[in-house]
Amino acid sequence: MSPESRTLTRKGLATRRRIIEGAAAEIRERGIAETTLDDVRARTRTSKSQLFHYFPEGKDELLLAVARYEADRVLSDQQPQLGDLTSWPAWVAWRDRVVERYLSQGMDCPLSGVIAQLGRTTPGAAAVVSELMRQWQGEIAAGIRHMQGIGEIDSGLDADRSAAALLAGIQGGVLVMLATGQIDHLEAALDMGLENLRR
Amino acid sequence: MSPESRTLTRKGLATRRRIIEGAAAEIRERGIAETTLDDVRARTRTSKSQLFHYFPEGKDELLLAVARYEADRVLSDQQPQLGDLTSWPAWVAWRDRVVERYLSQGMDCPLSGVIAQLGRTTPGAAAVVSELMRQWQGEIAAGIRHMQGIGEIDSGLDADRSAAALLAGIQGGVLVMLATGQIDHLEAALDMGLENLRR
DNA sequence: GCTGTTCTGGACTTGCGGGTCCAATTTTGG
DNA sequence: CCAAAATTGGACCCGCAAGTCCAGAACAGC
Repeated sequence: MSPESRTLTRKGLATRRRIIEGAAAEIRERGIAETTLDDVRARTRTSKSQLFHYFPEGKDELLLAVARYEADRVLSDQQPQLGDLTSWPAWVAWRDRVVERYLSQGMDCPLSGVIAQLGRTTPGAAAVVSELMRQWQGEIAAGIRHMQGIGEIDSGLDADRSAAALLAGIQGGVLVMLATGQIDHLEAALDMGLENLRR
Repeated sequence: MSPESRTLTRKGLATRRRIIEGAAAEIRERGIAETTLDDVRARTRTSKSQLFHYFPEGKDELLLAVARYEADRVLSDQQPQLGDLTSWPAWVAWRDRVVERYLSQGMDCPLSGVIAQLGRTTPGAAAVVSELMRQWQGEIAAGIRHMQGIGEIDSGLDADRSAAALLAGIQGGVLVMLATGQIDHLEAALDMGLENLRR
Protein backbone atom coordinates (compact mmCIF):
# COMPACT_ATOMS: atom_id res chain seq x y z
CA MET A 1 0.00 0.00 0.00
CA SER A 2 2.56 2.53 1.07
CA PRO A 3 5.14 3.27 -1.61
CA GLU A 4 7.90 2.25 0.70
CA SER A 5 6.77 -1.31 0.57
CA ARG A 6 6.10 -1.34 -3.14
CA THR A 7 8.46 -1.68 -6.03
CA LEU A 8 10.34 1.52 -6.53
CA THR A 9 12.97 1.83 -9.19
CA ARG A 10 16.26 3.49 -8.43
CA LYS A 11 15.04 6.58 -10.18
CA GLY A 12 11.83 6.57 -8.22
CA LEU A 13 13.70 6.32 -4.95
CA ALA A 14 15.89 9.23 -5.96
CA THR A 15 12.86 11.34 -6.79
CA ARG A 16 11.25 10.46 -3.52
CA ARG A 17 14.36 11.49 -1.67
CA ARG A 18 14.58 14.70 -3.62
CA ILE A 19 11.04 15.55 -2.63
CA ILE A 20 11.63 14.91 1.04
CA GLU A 21 14.84 16.88 1.17
CA GLY A 22 13.39 19.72 -0.83
CA ALA A 23 10.34 19.88 1.38
CA ALA A 24 12.53 19.85 4.46
CA ALA A 25 14.63 22.71 3.13
CA GLU A 26 11.56 24.69 2.17
CA ILE A 27 10.06 24.23 5.60
CA ARG A 28 13.28 25.21 7.30
CA GLU A 29 13.45 28.40 5.27
CA ARG A 30 9.89 29.56 5.21
CA GLY A 31 8.14 27.73 7.99
CA ILE A 32 5.67 24.92 7.88
CA ALA A 33 2.60 27.08 7.72
CA GLU A 34 3.83 28.95 4.66
CA THR A 35 4.99 25.92 2.73
CA THR A 36 2.61 24.63 0.09
CA LEU A 37 2.81 21.62 -2.11
CA ASP A 38 3.32 23.96 -5.03
CA ASP A 39 6.41 25.36 -3.36
CA VAL A 40 7.79 21.90 -2.91
CA ARG A 41 6.88 21.04 -6.48
CA ALA A 42 8.70 24.09 -7.82
CA ARG A 43 11.81 23.61 -5.73
CA THR A 44 12.17 19.94 -6.48
CA ARG A 45 11.20 20.29 -10.14
CA THR A 46 8.44 17.73 -9.87
CA SER A 47 4.77 17.66 -10.70
CA LYS A 48 1.68 17.30 -8.62
CA SER A 49 1.21 13.77 -9.78
CA GLN A 50 4.64 12.83 -8.52
CA LEU A 51 3.97 14.20 -5.07
CA PHE A 52 0.86 12.11 -4.82
CA HIS A 53 2.50 9.18 -6.51
CA TYR A 54 5.11 8.94 -3.78
CA PHE A 55 2.88 10.14 -0.95
CA PRO A 56 -0.57 8.85 -1.79
CA GLU A 57 -2.09 10.09 1.43
CA GLY A 58 -1.11 13.60 0.59
CA LYS A 59 0.54 16.37 2.48
CA ASP A 60 0.36 14.76 5.89
CA GLU A 61 2.25 11.74 4.69
CA LEU A 62 4.94 13.92 3.17
CA LEU A 63 5.18 15.99 6.34
CA LEU A 64 5.58 12.85 8.36
CA ALA A 65 8.39 11.69 6.11
CA VAL A 66 10.04 15.06 6.54
CA ALA A 67 9.67 14.77 10.29
CA ARG A 68 11.42 11.41 10.22
CA TYR A 69 14.16 12.82 8.06
CA GLU A 70 14.71 15.77 10.34
CA ALA A 71 14.60 13.64 13.46
CA ASP A 72 17.39 11.54 12.04
CA ARG A 73 19.42 14.64 11.34
CA VAL A 74 19.02 15.95 14.86
CA LEU A 75 20.85 12.95 16.25
CA SER A 76 23.33 12.38 13.46
CA ASP A 77 24.38 16.02 13.61
CA GLN A 78 25.53 15.38 17.17
CA GLN A 79 27.67 12.44 16.21
CA PRO A 80 30.27 11.28 16.87
CA GLN A 81 30.38 13.31 20.08
CA LEU A 82 27.03 12.17 21.45
CA GLY A 83 27.98 8.53 21.12
CA ASP A 84 31.32 8.98 22.83
CA LEU A 85 30.66 10.65 26.16
CA THR A 86 33.53 8.86 27.85
CA SER A 87 35.52 11.68 29.42
CA TRP A 88 34.94 15.21 30.62
CA PRO A 89 36.57 16.78 27.57
CA ALA A 90 34.28 14.63 25.44
CA TRP A 91 31.25 15.97 27.28
CA VAL A 92 32.40 19.51 26.71
CA ALA A 93 33.04 18.78 23.05
CA TRP A 94 29.47 17.52 22.75
CA ARG A 95 28.16 20.56 24.54
CA ASP A 96 29.97 22.80 22.08
CA ARG A 97 28.69 20.79 19.19
CA VAL A 98 25.10 21.23 20.26
CA VAL A 99 25.50 24.96 20.78
CA GLU A 100 27.22 25.33 17.44
CA ARG A 101 24.57 23.38 15.63
CA TYR A 102 21.70 25.46 16.86
CA LEU A 103 23.66 28.67 16.52
CA SER A 104 24.32 28.04 12.86
CA GLN A 105 20.84 26.74 12.26
CA GLY A 106 19.43 29.95 13.54
CA MET A 107 15.74 30.32 13.88
CA ASP A 108 14.87 27.20 11.98
CA CYS A 109 13.47 24.41 13.97
CA PRO A 110 11.69 22.21 11.52
CA LEU A 111 10.55 19.78 14.12
CA SER A 112 8.87 22.20 16.44
CA GLY A 113 6.66 23.26 13.60
CA VAL A 114 5.84 19.74 12.65
CA ILE A 115 5.01 18.93 16.24
CA ALA A 116 2.71 21.88 16.49
CA GLN A 117 0.97 21.08 13.24
CA LEU A 118 0.71 17.33 13.36
CA GLY A 119 1.42 16.59 16.97
CA ARG A 120 -2.05 16.33 18.28
CA THR A 121 -3.79 15.20 15.16
CA THR A 122 -1.53 12.62 13.63
CA PRO A 123 -0.46 9.84 15.94
CA GLY A 124 2.51 9.17 13.68
CA ALA A 125 4.14 12.53 14.29
CA ALA A 126 3.94 12.14 18.04
CA ALA A 127 5.59 8.75 17.69
CA VAL A 128 8.47 10.20 15.70
CA VAL A 129 9.16 12.82 18.33
CA SER A 130 8.78 10.36 21.19
CA GLU A 131 11.25 8.02 19.58
CA LEU A 132 13.70 10.87 19.01
CA MET A 133 13.50 11.89 22.64
CA ARG A 134 13.89 8.31 23.78
CA GLN A 135 17.03 7.77 21.75
CA TRP A 136 18.51 11.11 22.64
CA GLN A 137 17.96 10.60 26.32
CA GLY A 138 19.26 7.06 26.00
CA GLU A 139 22.56 8.20 24.57
CA ILE A 140 23.00 10.79 27.29
CA ALA A 141 22.15 8.24 29.95
CA ALA A 142 24.64 5.80 28.46
CA GLY A 143 27.30 8.47 28.72
CA ILE A 144 26.43 9.07 32.34
CA ARG A 145 26.59 5.37 33.12
CA HIS A 146 29.97 5.10 31.47
CA MET A 147 31.28 7.95 33.57
CA GLN A 148 29.88 6.27 36.62
CA GLY A 149 31.69 3.11 35.59
CA ILE A 150 35.04 4.85 35.59
CA GLY A 151 34.32 6.62 38.82
CA GLU A 152 33.96 10.12 37.41
CA ILE A 153 30.32 10.46 38.38
CA ASP A 154 28.74 9.51 41.67
CA SER A 155 27.13 6.09 41.34
CA GLY A 156 24.25 7.19 43.48
CA LEU A 157 23.03 9.46 40.72
CA ASP A 158 19.96 8.35 38.78
CA ALA A 159 21.32 8.29 35.25
CA ASP A 160 17.94 8.30 33.53
CA ARG A 161 16.56 11.13 35.59
CA SER A 162 19.65 13.24 35.14
CA ALA A 163 19.56 12.59 31.43
CA ALA A 164 15.92 13.57 31.34
CA ALA A 165 16.64 16.84 33.08
CA LEU A 166 19.55 17.60 30.80
CA LEU A 167 17.49 16.81 27.73
CA ALA A 168 14.71 19.05 28.96
CA GLY A 169 17.21 21.86 29.42
CA ILE A 170 18.40 21.47 25.86
CA GLN A 171 14.90 21.43 24.45
CA GLY A 172 13.91 24.47 26.43
CA GLY A 173 17.08 26.27 25.52
CA VAL A 174 16.38 25.72 21.86
CA LEU A 175 12.78 26.77 22.30
CA VAL A 176 13.75 30.02 23.98
CA MET A 177 16.28 30.63 21.25
CA LEU A 178 13.64 30.16 18.61
CA ALA A 179 11.39 32.65 20.31
CA THR A 180 13.88 35.28 21.40
CA GLY A 181 16.97 34.70 19.29
CA GLN A 182 19.22 34.34 22.30
CA ILE A 183 21.47 31.34 22.76
CA ASP A 184 22.11 32.13 26.43
CA HIS A 185 19.50 29.81 27.82
CA LEU A 186 20.73 26.85 25.88
CA GLU A 187 24.28 27.43 27.04
CA ALA A 188 23.21 27.99 30.62
CA ALA A 189 21.14 24.83 30.64
CA LEU A 190 23.93 22.74 29.20
CA ASP A 191 26.54 24.17 31.54
CA MET A 192 24.36 23.71 34.56
CA GLY A 193 23.55 20.18 33.52
CA LEU A 194 27.20 19.27 33.16
CA GLU A 195 28.10 20.99 36.39
CA ASN A 196 25.45 18.95 38.04
CA LEU A 197 26.99 15.74 36.80
CA ARG A 198 30.51 16.72 37.73
CA ARG A 199 30.02 16.91 41.40
CA MET B 1 -6.59 53.09 14.62
CA SER B 2 -6.57 49.99 16.74
CA PRO B 3 -9.83 49.32 18.54
CA GLU B 4 -8.04 49.32 21.83
CA SER B 5 -7.32 52.98 21.52
CA ARG B 6 -10.74 53.88 20.16
CA THR B 7 -13.98 54.34 21.93
CA LEU B 8 -15.41 51.05 22.96
CA THR B 9 -18.59 50.82 24.91
CA ARG B 10 -18.91 48.47 27.83
CA LYS B 11 -20.81 46.10 25.63
CA GLY B 12 -18.14 46.30 22.96
CA LEU B 13 -15.42 45.53 25.46
CA ALA B 14 -17.36 42.55 26.72
CA THR B 15 -17.79 41.20 23.21
CA ARG B 16 -14.16 41.71 22.47
CA ARG B 17 -13.22 39.79 25.59
CA ARG B 18 -15.65 37.04 24.74
CA ILE B 19 -14.03 36.66 21.35
CA ILE B 20 -10.53 36.45 22.75
CA GLU B 21 -11.44 33.97 25.43
CA GLY B 22 -13.48 31.87 23.06
CA ALA B 23 -10.69 31.82 20.52
CA ALA B 24 -8.20 30.87 23.21
CA ALA B 25 -10.39 28.00 24.36
CA GLU B 26 -10.94 26.81 20.82
CA ILE B 27 -7.22 26.85 20.12
CA ARG B 28 -6.46 25.02 23.33
CA GLU B 29 -8.96 22.30 22.44
CA ARG B 30 -8.38 21.83 18.76
CA GLY B 31 -5.03 23.35 17.99
CA ILE B 32 -4.18 26.51 16.21
CA ALA B 33 -3.98 24.99 12.75
CA GLU B 34 -7.49 23.57 12.99
CA THR B 35 -9.14 26.67 14.37
CA THR B 36 -10.94 28.82 11.86
CA LEU B 37 -12.65 32.14 12.26
CA ASP B 38 -15.91 30.35 11.73
CA ASP B 39 -15.21 28.11 14.70
CA VAL B 40 -14.57 31.15 16.83
CA ARG B 41 -17.66 32.82 15.47
CA ALA B 42 -19.81 29.82 16.31
CA ARG B 43 -18.42 29.36 19.81
CA THR B 44 -18.68 32.99 20.77
CA ARG B 45 -22.04 33.54 19.08
CA THR B 46 -20.77 36.42 17.05
CA SER B 47 -20.75 37.29 13.38
CA LYS B 48 -18.00 37.76 10.88
CA SER B 49 -18.43 41.48 10.95
CA GLN B 50 -17.87 41.56 14.69
CA LEU B 51 -14.62 39.67 14.41
CA PHE B 52 -13.33 42.17 11.91
CA HIS B 53 -14.85 45.04 13.77
CA TYR B 54 -12.80 44.29 16.85
CA PHE B 55 -9.76 42.97 15.00
CA PRO B 56 -9.60 45.00 11.78
CA GLU B 57 -6.36 43.42 10.67
CA GLY B 58 -7.93 40.01 10.71
CA LYS B 59 -6.90 36.70 12.07
CA ASP B 60 -3.32 37.60 12.85
CA GLU B 61 -4.42 40.42 15.08
CA LEU B 62 -6.83 38.16 16.92
CA LEU B 63 -4.17 35.51 17.33
CA LEU B 64 -1.82 38.07 18.73
CA ALA B 65 -4.42 39.14 21.25
CA VAL B 66 -4.91 35.51 22.21
CA ALA B 67 -1.16 35.13 22.63
CA ARG B 68 -1.09 38.09 24.98
CA TYR B 69 -4.00 36.70 26.92
CA GLU B 70 -2.39 33.30 27.28
CA ALA B 71 0.98 34.78 28.17
CA ASP B 72 -0.67 36.62 31.02
CA ARG B 73 -2.26 33.43 32.22
CA VAL B 74 1.01 31.55 32.23
CA LEU B 75 2.44 33.88 34.83
CA SER B 76 -0.68 34.58 36.82
CA ASP B 77 -1.35 30.86 37.15
CA GLN B 78 1.93 30.59 39.03
CA GLN B 79 1.03 33.25 41.52
CA PRO B 80 1.33 33.83 44.35
CA GLN B 81 4.05 31.22 44.63
CA LEU B 82 6.28 32.59 41.87
CA GLY B 83 6.36 36.01 43.47
CA ASP B 84 7.20 34.70 46.89
CA LEU B 85 10.30 32.53 46.52
CA THR B 86 11.60 33.44 49.94
CA SER B 87 12.24 30.09 51.58
CA TRP B 88 12.93 26.52 50.53
CA PRO B 89 9.39 25.36 51.26
CA ALA B 90 8.18 28.24 49.08
CA TRP B 91 10.37 27.07 46.23
CA VAL B 92 8.99 23.57 46.54
CA ALA B 93 5.46 24.92 46.63
CA TRP B 94 6.14 26.78 43.41
CA ARG B 95 7.64 23.69 41.83
CA ASP B 96 4.51 21.73 42.71
CA ARG B 97 2.32 24.46 41.36
CA VAL B 98 4.06 24.39 38.00
CA VAL B 99 3.85 20.63 37.74
CA GLU B 100 0.22 20.64 38.72
CA ARG B 101 -0.64 23.32 36.22
CA TYR B 102 0.81 21.54 33.26
CA LEU B 103 -0.46 18.20 34.44
CA SER B 104 -4.01 19.42 34.56
CA GLN B 105 -3.66 21.38 31.36
CA GLY B 106 -2.64 18.23 29.58
CA MET B 107 -1.58 18.37 26.00
CA ASP B 108 -2.70 21.92 25.44
CA CYS B 109 -0.01 24.46 25.03
CA PRO B 110 -1.60 27.36 23.25
CA LEU B 111 1.56 29.36 23.14
CA SER B 112 3.77 26.84 21.48
CA GLY B 113 1.36 26.76 18.60
CA VAL B 114 1.22 30.49 18.37
CA ILE B 115 4.99 30.66 18.40
CA ALA B 116 5.25 28.16 15.62
CA GLN B 117 2.65 29.87 13.51
CA LEU B 118 3.39 33.52 14.06
CA GLY B 119 6.83 33.45 15.55
CA ARG B 120 8.85 33.96 12.47
CA THR B 121 6.38 35.96 10.47
CA THR B 122 4.84 38.39 12.88
CA PRO B 123 7.27 40.45 14.91
CA GLY B 124 4.55 41.04 17.49
CA ALA B 125 4.23 37.41 18.47
CA ALA B 126 7.94 37.06 19.06
CA ALA B 127 7.81 40.14 21.26
CA VAL B 128 5.03 38.67 23.37
CA VAL B 129 6.99 35.51 23.99
CA SER B 130 10.23 37.37 24.63
CA GLU B 131 8.51 39.53 27.18
CA LEU B 132 6.96 36.51 28.86
CA MET B 133 10.34 34.82 29.14
CA ARG B 134 11.95 37.99 30.42
CA GLN B 135 9.40 38.41 33.19
CA TRP B 136 9.40 34.75 34.11
CA GLN B 137 13.17 34.61 34.35
CA GLY B 138 13.16 37.89 36.24
CA GLU B 139 10.88 36.52 38.92
CA ILE B 140 12.99 33.41 39.34
CA ALA B 141 16.16 35.47 39.49
CA ALA B 142 14.59 37.72 42.11
CA GLY B 143 13.83 34.65 44.16
CA ILE B 144 17.42 33.49 43.88
CA ARG B 145 18.74 36.88 44.92
CA HIS B 146 16.47 36.95 47.91
CA MET B 147 17.76 33.54 48.99
CA GLN B 148 21.28 34.79 48.53
CA GLY B 149 20.43 37.75 50.71
CA ILE B 150 19.41 35.54 53.61
CA GLY B 151 22.39 33.28 53.12
CA GLU B 152 20.53 30.26 51.85
CA ILE B 153 22.18 30.30 48.43
CA ASP B 154 25.85 30.85 47.68
CA SER B 155 26.41 34.47 46.77
CA GLY B 156 28.92 33.45 44.14
CA LEU B 157 26.15 32.01 42.01
CA ASP B 158 25.11 33.97 38.93
CA ALA B 159 21.42 34.49 39.61
CA ASP B 160 20.47 35.39 36.06
CA ARG B 161 22.30 32.48 34.53
CA SER B 162 20.86 30.03 37.00
CA ALA B 163 17.40 31.39 36.40
CA ALA B 164 17.94 31.07 32.66
CA ALA B 165 18.92 27.43 33.01
CA LEU B 166 15.98 26.68 35.26
CA LEU B 167 13.59 28.40 32.90
CA ALA B 168 15.00 26.45 29.98
CA GLY B 169 14.46 23.23 31.90
CA ILE B 170 10.84 24.12 32.50
CA GLN B 171 10.22 25.02 28.88
CA GLY B 172 11.84 21.85 27.66
CA GLY B 173 10.00 19.77 30.20
CA VAL B 174 6.71 21.14 28.98
CA LEU B 175 7.72 20.63 25.38
CA VAL B 176 8.61 17.01 25.96
CA MET B 177 5.34 16.54 27.79
CA LEU B 178 3.43 17.95 24.87
CA ALA B 179 5.12 15.57 22.50
CA THR B 180 5.22 12.41 24.58
CA GLY B 181 2.64 12.90 27.28
CA GLN B 182 5.11 12.27 30.07
CA ILE B 183 5.58 14.71 32.92
CA ASP B 184 8.84 13.10 34.03
CA HIS B 185 11.12 15.50 32.24
CA LEU B 186 9.47 18.55 33.68
CA GLU B 187 9.75 17.18 37.18
CA ALA B 188 13.34 16.07 36.68
CA ALA B 189 14.33 19.47 35.32
CA LEU B 190 12.67 21.31 38.18
CA ASP B 191 14.14 19.05 40.82
CA MET B 192 17.60 19.24 39.36
CA GLY B 193 17.34 22.99 39.08
CA LEU B 194 16.36 23.36 42.71
CA GLU B 195 19.00 20.91 43.83
CA ASN B 196 21.50 22.98 41.97
CA LEU B 197 20.51 26.08 43.88
CA ARG B 198 20.50 24.39 47.22
CA ARG B 199 24.14 23.55 47.37
C1' DG C 1 11.82 -5.40 -29.71
C1' DC C 2 7.63 -6.20 -26.79
C1' DT C 3 4.69 -5.68 -22.77
C1' DG C 4 3.42 -4.33 -18.57
C1' DT C 5 4.68 -1.31 -14.90
C1' DT C 6 6.51 2.77 -13.14
C1' DC C 7 7.18 7.51 -13.64
C1' DT C 8 6.04 12.21 -15.17
C1' DG C 9 3.54 16.55 -16.83
C1' DG C 10 0.10 19.55 -16.22
C1' DA C 11 -4.69 20.88 -16.69
C1' DC C 12 -8.67 20.69 -13.94
C1' DT C 13 -11.88 20.42 -9.94
C1' DT C 14 -13.26 21.49 -5.40
C1' DG C 15 -13.85 23.11 -0.90
C1' DC C 16 -12.51 25.82 2.58
C1' DG C 17 -11.63 29.86 4.96
C1' DG C 18 -10.20 34.66 5.24
C1' DG C 19 -11.92 38.90 4.16
C1' DT C 20 -15.62 42.48 2.29
C1' DC C 21 -19.89 44.91 2.35
C1' DC C 22 -24.06 46.96 3.60
C1' DA C 23 -28.13 47.33 5.86
C1' DA C 24 -30.38 46.95 10.34
C1' DT C 25 -30.24 47.69 15.31
C1' DT C 26 -28.68 49.30 19.61
C1' DT C 27 -26.31 52.42 22.46
C1' DT C 28 -24.32 56.85 23.82
C1' DG C 29 -24.20 61.61 24.94
C1' DG C 30 -26.58 65.77 25.17
C1' DC D 1 -36.10 62.42 22.31
C1' DC D 2 -32.59 62.81 18.75
C1' DA D 3 -28.63 62.51 16.04
C1' DA D 4 -24.27 60.26 15.68
C1' DA D 5 -21.54 56.54 16.62
C1' DA D 6 -20.95 51.92 17.93
C1' DT D 7 -22.54 47.31 17.36
C1' DT D 8 -24.50 43.36 14.98
C1' DG D 9 -26.16 39.86 11.29
C1' DG D 10 -25.21 37.41 7.51
C1' DA D 11 -24.87 37.04 2.56
C1' DC D 12 -21.34 37.27 -0.65
C1' DC D 13 -16.74 37.23 -2.93
C1' DC D 14 -12.46 35.31 -4.09
C1' DG D 15 -8.02 33.30 -4.02
C1' DC D 16 -5.47 29.66 -2.75
C1' DA D 17 -3.91 25.21 -2.05
C1' DA D 18 -5.02 20.29 -1.66
C1' DG D 19 -6.26 16.72 -4.29
C1' DT D 20 -7.91 14.27 -8.99
C1' DC D 21 -7.29 12.60 -13.51
C1' DC D 22 -5.55 10.98 -17.74
C1' DA D 23 -2.49 10.75 -21.32
C1' DG D 24 2.13 10.19 -22.58
C1' DA D 25 7.21 9.10 -21.66
C1' DA D 26 10.66 6.25 -19.61
C1' DC D 27 11.94 2.04 -17.88
C1' DA D 28 12.39 -3.15 -16.35
C1' DG D 29 12.37 -7.74 -17.49
C1' DC D 30 12.01 -11.20 -20.91
